[in-house]
Amino acid sequence: MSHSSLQETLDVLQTRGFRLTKARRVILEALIQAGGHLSADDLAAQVHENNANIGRMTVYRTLELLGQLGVVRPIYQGTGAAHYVFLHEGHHHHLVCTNCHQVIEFDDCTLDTVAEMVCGRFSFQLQGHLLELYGLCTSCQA
Amino acid sequence: MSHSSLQETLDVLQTRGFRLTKARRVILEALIQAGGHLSADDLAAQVHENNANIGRMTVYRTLELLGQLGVVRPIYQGTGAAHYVFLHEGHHHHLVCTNCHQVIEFDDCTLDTVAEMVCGRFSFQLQGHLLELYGLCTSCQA
DNA sequence: CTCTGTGCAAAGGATTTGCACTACG
DNA sequence: CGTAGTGCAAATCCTTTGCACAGAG
Repeated sequence: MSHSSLQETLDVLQTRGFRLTKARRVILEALIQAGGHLSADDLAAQVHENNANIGRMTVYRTLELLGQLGVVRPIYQGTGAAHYVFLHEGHHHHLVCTNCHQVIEFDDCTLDTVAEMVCGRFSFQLQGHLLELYGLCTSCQA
Repeated sequence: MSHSSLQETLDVLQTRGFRLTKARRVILEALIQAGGHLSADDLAAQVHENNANIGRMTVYRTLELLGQLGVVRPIYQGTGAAHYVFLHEGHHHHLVCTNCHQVIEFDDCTLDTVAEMVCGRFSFQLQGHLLELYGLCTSCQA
């Protein structure tokens, strides 16, 4: 599955006329392997371990590109650096604690029909969606 | 309605034991009046126009506090500063263009039951939710 | 009165730019 | 080969922190 996510994304890149460079492949692999939920800098560090020649800049630029392709989505963690989530099959859902910023992911999705209706109304070409529920996690309810 | 949003928020502050300062009132008014969709710095500038004595720092700190209260939610616009959205009745929904970062807001919401189920499962105390659909807007589909 | 909130300036990070170099197609 | 992509360092911009002072309760 990690495999097919990787392949799918590479296909998207190629289809849209972007080059399949070694750096992009490596960065994507690292992103998917890490569970697709980290900051640009964290990802750069991961990549750097096995590929010391790939710079932080390339990671930033690749993430921005992946954002435009709808493969990844930046979210604001309330503090510090932005985090990027990898969108399995175009969507992602999570709970965020507004106090400790812990993130819990979940899978339920009953949004497809709503999403399509709204997009039709605005002539939007839908790429995916992100649903964020927020509140207090168990430990922060004190 | 802007009025009641303001009053409701002030009540929440008081209930939770935070002080009702002039700065917080002014910042909240500006946020609501601006339509609740701007960066901390933009908001600071707005506030500064009529209240030159209220500093940027206070705006940052107030926004963080409002985030913890579930009144406001930071989102990452893909570039530059984080944007804060005011959550009318605890939720907010928008379309984001992954190319030009234009934001269109909409109101449909059929999420309440899903949201409650998921939160129950994780013993989360729900404050609200944010649904983000993304894709290409009409002008960027070329 | 007391303790939370504020303002300023400076520090600390994160992200972006400019430019020469490399390598995909 | 030509152009898109890369890497580095420096610049820029956003956000946080430390500390003295002011004002809400």
